[in-house]
Amino acid sequence: MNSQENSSVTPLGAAAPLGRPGRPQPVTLRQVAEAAGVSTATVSLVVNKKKTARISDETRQRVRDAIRDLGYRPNAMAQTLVSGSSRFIGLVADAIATTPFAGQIIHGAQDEAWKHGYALLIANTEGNRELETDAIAMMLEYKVRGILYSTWFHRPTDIPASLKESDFVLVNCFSTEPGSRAVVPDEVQGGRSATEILLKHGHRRIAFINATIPAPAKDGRLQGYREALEAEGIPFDAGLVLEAYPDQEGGYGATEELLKREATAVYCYNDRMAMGLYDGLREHGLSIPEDMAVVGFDNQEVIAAHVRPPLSTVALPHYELGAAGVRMLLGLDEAPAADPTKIHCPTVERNSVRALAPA
Amino acid sequence: MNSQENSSVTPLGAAAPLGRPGRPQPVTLRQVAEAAGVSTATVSLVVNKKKTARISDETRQRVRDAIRDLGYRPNAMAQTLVSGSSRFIGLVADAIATTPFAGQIIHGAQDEAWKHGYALLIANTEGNRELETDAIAMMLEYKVRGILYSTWFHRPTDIPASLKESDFVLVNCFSTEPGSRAVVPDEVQGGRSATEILLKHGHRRIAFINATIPAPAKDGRLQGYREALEAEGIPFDAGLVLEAYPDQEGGYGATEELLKREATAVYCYNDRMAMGLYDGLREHGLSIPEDMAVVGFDNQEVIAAHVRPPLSTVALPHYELGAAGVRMLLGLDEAPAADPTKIHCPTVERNSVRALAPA
DNA sequence: TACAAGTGATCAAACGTTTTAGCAGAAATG
DNA sequence: CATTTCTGCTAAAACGTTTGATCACTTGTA
Repeated sequence: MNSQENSSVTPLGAAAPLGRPGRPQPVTLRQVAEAAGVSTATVSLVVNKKKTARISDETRQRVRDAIRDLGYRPNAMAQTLVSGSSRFIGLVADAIATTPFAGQIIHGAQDEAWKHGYALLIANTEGNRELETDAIAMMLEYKVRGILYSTWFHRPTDIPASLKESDFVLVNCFSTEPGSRAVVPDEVQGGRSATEILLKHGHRRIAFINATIPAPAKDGRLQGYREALEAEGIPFDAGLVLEAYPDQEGGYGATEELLKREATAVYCYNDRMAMGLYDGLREHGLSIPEDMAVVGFDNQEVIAAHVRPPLSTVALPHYELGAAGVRMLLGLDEAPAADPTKIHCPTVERNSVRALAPA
Repeated sequence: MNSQENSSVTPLGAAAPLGRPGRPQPVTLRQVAEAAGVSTATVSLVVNKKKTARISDETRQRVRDAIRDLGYRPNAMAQTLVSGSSRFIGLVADAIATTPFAGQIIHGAQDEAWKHGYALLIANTEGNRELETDAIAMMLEYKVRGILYSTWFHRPTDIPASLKESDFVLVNCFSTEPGSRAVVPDEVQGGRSATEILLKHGHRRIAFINATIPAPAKDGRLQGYREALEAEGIPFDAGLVLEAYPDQEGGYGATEELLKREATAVYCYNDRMAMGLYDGLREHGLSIPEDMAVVGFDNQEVIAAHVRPPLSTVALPHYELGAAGVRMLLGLDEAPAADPTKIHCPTVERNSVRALAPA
């Protein structure tokens, strides 16, 4: 009917396509080529801005117009198929958001991946081995560039067999298996930093409420505490180290014992314990930081920034862990010195520590 | 050399392949076919367990052996290319983990998607429109089955143009634009439930500390409060409704005003305010729940479950929002009645409310 | 014996790109 | 004028699957 000129009878109008109801079939390279009166090769060259290609400005413009008019979008699946490797990075996590922490790993990984033109494919396994295997299989089938295998708390792990079929980096966990790359928080430095906050305010009798449950964090944070004291020439006193379950109730319950130690300051294994300790100290009519200086660990925002007074603490670098994991996967960082690369835990000072009043 | 039988000269040993250093080129259908002495079509039929296909048990077994020996994995990109649509669902979020909340949306979406054989492709936009457009473009190029567009707090939004090129569902946000599907929390019911916790313990003079910043939550939670009172025949008293900035400091700061109202119970806009209020009440020597019953809203785990006493609250159903979003996207739920589908906010009772002592 | 029906497998096209080799014509060179 | 070089573009193979059509046999039936 309206066959004036060969203006490609818009293929969008063709009888109902097979796709999902109501959605037009996506526009392909071929359609663009026909509309512009060139070959698909030419369109591809224009789309990909190949500098080596010799295309006249006139043609280039015609192609661009056609692309715009038709609303063309490249089919990434086809591109991946020919190029052999996708622009995906997989992230498998054992707890995607049971904790606010894991979220930051995702966040950091996502940002960094995106920065390098990769998209994040995520799977949470909730600790279920079977789910984990399936998730990794899925990622392998989608030809991911590599896989980030992450845990929500810093711990040793073993490496699922299928993980080795791809490039991978362990995030927030590590393995003794040779040849595996890993990024973890620098617990020792963190413990040192936490203690140093107190030291630099003049405190000398500093208690440490450690966790009861074994973990790299437990050992590392203790070691950091010892190192910091040692650097100041303060002898380590095992009597100043308590242990409690690492949550609010644990911190609260440790109050009595802590007060017997006659410390002027306390460093808690984590912010949740500090929060519980706040309640315990308050019940004894003590105020923070006047009667007791307190530092935490983790920088768990909802807690640390908002208890009264706001808590000085050391942050777990989850965002950085995710980002560093991606960089390591892509081989962007120079080869790391230490085996599990250790990420710095920055100090976050608020108002729970004050200079020790002269005795 | 060891050419006993035609046991496929394992192609893995072939000269260094072009892939990433050290990684063997993936095994293809064709290689499996050659190893098993059949056509690729046959292998495909075996892999996909087509019931209509007629394959002898003997052949089937030979193929399976070859698959196992070679460690074959299907190339999902090729599958997608021929089938036209991928097994991806995209999730674009304005704050992936700035808050523990967004994490649960991801979590719910991930679980539900996985259940139906889909993988989640995520992108966070940090509220940046350009990033958002790029993220959506990426998802469209990967031919996602659909896109979940989510916000970290319940609010109206407008729909980016490119989003409409795909199926999509708004999660935790909504638009007045016709034809857009959305899932949001049922704020009104939540407000009603929160108030009912107090009512059923005999409280009659119940204050409400609302937020100062406008939001669907602000209006909805207030309306729920009114409805609950009304159902009990208690006249609404505007004097019992305070407003404060919705965080710990806001709750703390509202203490004085609250105490003037002589209420026996208070319902806070969110858990953070309740946490601040705890501090304020404590400073006045009041105890919870004896002197004042408190309920919050959000069920922010780190806070609600661990303040002293643990806080009764109403949960925001983030996990469910994510899951329901996926179901809606895939058309698994029967057509919803209301336009934005409202998700129930469940009550979580702890110890911050006690039966009112008879006067 | 002739034919239909059933069985087990293969052929080949298609999906939407990228990319190398090559072609036709124009311009430059001798 | 004959040759070379350059310019602008295209043809066609390849990537790894899926799938409808087809084929060569074998078995059953008349």
